[in-house]
Amino acid sequence: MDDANLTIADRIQARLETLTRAERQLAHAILENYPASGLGPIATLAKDADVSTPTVARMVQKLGFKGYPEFQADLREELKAKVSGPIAKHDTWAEGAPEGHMLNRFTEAVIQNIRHSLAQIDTNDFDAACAQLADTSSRLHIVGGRITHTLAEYLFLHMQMIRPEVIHIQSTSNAWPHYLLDVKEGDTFAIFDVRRYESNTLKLAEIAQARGARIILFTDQWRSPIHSLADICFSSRIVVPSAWDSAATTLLLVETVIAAVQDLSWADTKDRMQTLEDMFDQTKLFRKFT
Amino acid sequence: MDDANLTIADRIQARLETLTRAERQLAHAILENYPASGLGPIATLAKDADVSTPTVARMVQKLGFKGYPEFQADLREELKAKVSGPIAKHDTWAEGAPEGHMLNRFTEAVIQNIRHSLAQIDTNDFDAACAQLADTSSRLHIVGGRITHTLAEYLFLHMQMIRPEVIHIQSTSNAWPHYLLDVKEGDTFAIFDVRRYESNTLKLAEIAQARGARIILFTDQWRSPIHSLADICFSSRIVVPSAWDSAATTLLLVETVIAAVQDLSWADTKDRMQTLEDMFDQTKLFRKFT
DNA sequence: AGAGAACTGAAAGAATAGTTTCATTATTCT
DNA sequence: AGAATAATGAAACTATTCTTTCAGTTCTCT
Repeated sequence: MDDANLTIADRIQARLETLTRAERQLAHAILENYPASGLGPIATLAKDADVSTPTVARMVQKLGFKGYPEFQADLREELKAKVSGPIAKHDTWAEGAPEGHMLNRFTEAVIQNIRHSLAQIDTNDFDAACAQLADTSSRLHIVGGRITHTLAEYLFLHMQMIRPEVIHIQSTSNAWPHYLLDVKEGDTFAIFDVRRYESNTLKLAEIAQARGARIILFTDQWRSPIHSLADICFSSRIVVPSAWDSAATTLLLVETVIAAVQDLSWADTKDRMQTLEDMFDQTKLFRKFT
Repeated sequence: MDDANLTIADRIQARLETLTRAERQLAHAILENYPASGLGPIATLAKDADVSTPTVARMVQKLGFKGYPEFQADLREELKAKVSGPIAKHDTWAEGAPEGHMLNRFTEAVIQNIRHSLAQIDTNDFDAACAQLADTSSRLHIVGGRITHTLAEYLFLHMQMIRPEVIHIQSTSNAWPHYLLDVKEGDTFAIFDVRRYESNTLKLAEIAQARGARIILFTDQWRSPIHSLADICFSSRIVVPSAWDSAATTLLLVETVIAAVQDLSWADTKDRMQTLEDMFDQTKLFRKFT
């Protein structure tokens, strides 16, 4: 073979562009659990990828094999060579990129951040925060800063789908005092404040608390001064090999909160989602696409 | 099963003494190229071990499997678990939380998403994209959709600090055609489009390309239809145990791009940063804080 | 050494896996 | 918008793989 020293995974990668929809779906399934998935029967692989068996048969032929059995034989050869070789260690994330490449250094840092941040979370706090965010008997205000308003808005967009009475306040806007007029005892504030803590956000938090609001704070490892006002405080590590900080860990946390809150309120959310879908249909915002 | 956590190799080792001559011969052949040899057809394995196929069939039954296919299925499972590696072994992320807790399930999914997405990135593409984003000789337009405009804005906020001539367009706004008026040959578009691909965003991409712009696309594993218009396409896996998709992997990618671009343009960025700091001082936006 | 038991493999039979055809559906091009 | 083209999966078909039977062989024990 001319491409004998390329792994099958490489060959699939290389041709990924030229593949059709179902074939690409299949390609992903193969790479997902490579090489194990390709070593089972054709029907199992097809089912995993949610395509038909002929699609699998056709693709392996496209890849240059006479048939599925030959494809498997090659996979086994590859596995044999790999196992007898040096122990496969996953020290790079972007395969093919040098170890010192930004992709690998950055990803490694983020994974470490996630690990440390998650290890410090008190599950009870987490559950309590989610319960509070799911509680529709009071309003939910979401506040972000100069950079973090993007995270705030991300949370806002999802909470808005899940429940009513959600308000997004940008503390950097000079209109924020207006929003505080209607704050009632028992309202919830989800506040984002990370390094370069903003004076506006702190003032806002103080006023909100004075008016009887309960605060859930998303901050960094050094914790915004707001933490002393907060009921619940989540701190994420944000340091990466960059001139700026990483929001990835905080976003992970926010997404997890969204998923948990949505689990708690599924009964109510279901109808909202349906209504939303109907409205999307009417506005033709999205392409018809499976 | 009682011996569920033992590998098949262990089980064979343990029973090695009780096996007959032909079976022991077979056992050694299996262990010789473990697990590859066991994943082929029964006849191949028999031939390798120089025994008959019934011997193989009988031994796998002796080992407690219903038949050879079941034995293979177990081998594949073992391989799957092994390949997903030591990082996956970190079975809980939030210590103290039960394994099935949302925090652990969600984080696990995101880590897998990161792993798979990163493995697929072509380093050359990545470097090329960063070079293009750092090129100040043409303008940079950043476009996001209903949810992804938060990511777009995140990129925008940072690129704005790094270089001049950066514009944020929200494709969901009805003012987006206005932005296209001034697009020139050679301009760069960074476009975000993930599942529930938006028709507006596609149209915008088409027009931009027609006007000679080069497109860098951030999309999901199924790839927005825009990918056929894009110069460079980054696809992230976004599926998590939630009713919604995860933007965490895409954000990681965006942050890495930001870090790399900033490295490329540090000479110019330095001055911009200083000016920005001075302005911050004047507006007293931030608290004085070490 | 010889009878009995256990082991082994050839071959047939049963089951499962892989391939191909063809009608349907989606997509592209005019 | 409509015709042509490509892609896809259900189902029929073919090939291979696995299992079982059974007769020959080897080993063990008296």
